[in-house]
Amino acid sequence: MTPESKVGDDTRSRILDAAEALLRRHGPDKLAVVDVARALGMSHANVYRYFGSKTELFGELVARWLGRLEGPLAAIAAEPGPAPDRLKRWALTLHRQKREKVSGDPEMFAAFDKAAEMAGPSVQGHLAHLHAQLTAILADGKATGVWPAVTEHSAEDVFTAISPFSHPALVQANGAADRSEALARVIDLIDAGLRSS
Amino acid sequence: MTPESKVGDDTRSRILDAAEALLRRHGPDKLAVVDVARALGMSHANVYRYFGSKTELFGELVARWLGRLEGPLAAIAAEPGPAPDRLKRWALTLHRQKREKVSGDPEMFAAFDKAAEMAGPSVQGHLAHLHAQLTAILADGKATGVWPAVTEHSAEDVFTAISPFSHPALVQANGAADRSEALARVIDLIDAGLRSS
DNA sequence: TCAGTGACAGATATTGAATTTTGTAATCTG
DNA sequence: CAGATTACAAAATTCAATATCTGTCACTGA
Repeated sequence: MTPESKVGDDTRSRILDAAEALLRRHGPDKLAVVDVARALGMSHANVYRYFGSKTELFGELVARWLGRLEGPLAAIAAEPGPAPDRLKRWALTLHRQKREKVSGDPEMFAAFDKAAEMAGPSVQGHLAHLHAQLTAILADGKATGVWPAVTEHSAEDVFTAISPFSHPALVQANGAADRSEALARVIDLIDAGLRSS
Repeated sequence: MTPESKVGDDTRSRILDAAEALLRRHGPDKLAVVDVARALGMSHANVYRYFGSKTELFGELVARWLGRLEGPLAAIAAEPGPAPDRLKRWALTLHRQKREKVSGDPEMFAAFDKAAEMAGPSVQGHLAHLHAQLTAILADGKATGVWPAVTEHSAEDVFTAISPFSHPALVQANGAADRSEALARVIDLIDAGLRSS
């Protein structure tokens, strides 16, 4: 695999970059593939050589953006140290990430929200990543014996219980308020529950 | 207080009844106070003698509907018996109520959802009621000694953790699917957490 | 004085025609 | 033949004219 494994990759990312610039400038509702093409001095038909549809282009944009958010979370999940600590830091970081993006990157967040509504594959991938990270933390806690109550459903259950702190609809509804303390308490409750044999 | 403590009460409820009928027929977006007035053969200006604004009328409609949902929950909260049992039944009933209404009473649910978005006082009242019921169950569990970990924040925390199963945005997103089993597991987790001294 | 009305201004929603955008196909070019 | 284009039909979006709705006020009749 050379850095340029595919030739068209270059054009592909140029298109994504241009689309992201326009998205940031005008918001998700005004993003037209004709405009993306115009910004690059190419015909819009050519964009369709690289992306099957506007939805696909849009989805990849969101996926790229979400990928950037996932880095810090993956790092925490992979760290050594006691699982309960990591769970709390992981959850708090997730909450903070989402909260920051609502106010700090509103166009992208709106795009993410829109993609989430139509349950696009980019968002599903994001959720799958988060789920996997959570599963790893919980499995570790089980293995070390701190959390005997961990089962195959625990990741799903924990994710559900903390979703009010990261789900776009609810994060936005709370005006991106900092609910870290409430989240910390919920995590403590869950932690205690998982410890019970 | 006689049954007819206020004279205008009669007209008030006639207006609410007519509004509810129209709401069920045409959905929340098509509900116009001119139409409500027309249905009753009165001028719309008269409706404004009984309700300060369309929002207020709308809010009372939602409040009335939500009140009907709260009965069964209040009953469970007030029952005798072990608090953990009641918590689970209460949470499952809440989930079932919301789920049923999504499919069985879609116009009203949409109205509720709309009111919830603008955080109207009717919805706040609903949440306050639920919160009070939950507080009562938790306090009972604390008093009897099953749940030593209950604190002043517990009601808020538990409500947050199970909100994914009753919040309109999330209930609808899940296509009103029955998530009772997941909810039961989350409740078990919380129960275990509250038991830890 | 109380339940109700008609008439009104400003905000909002509806509608349909014009425009733009999406997505496809046939074609061009190095 | 890979990368790009023009041309085009169908779908979606704008936009402005039009109509409807909200909320207020002065008023009526019992």
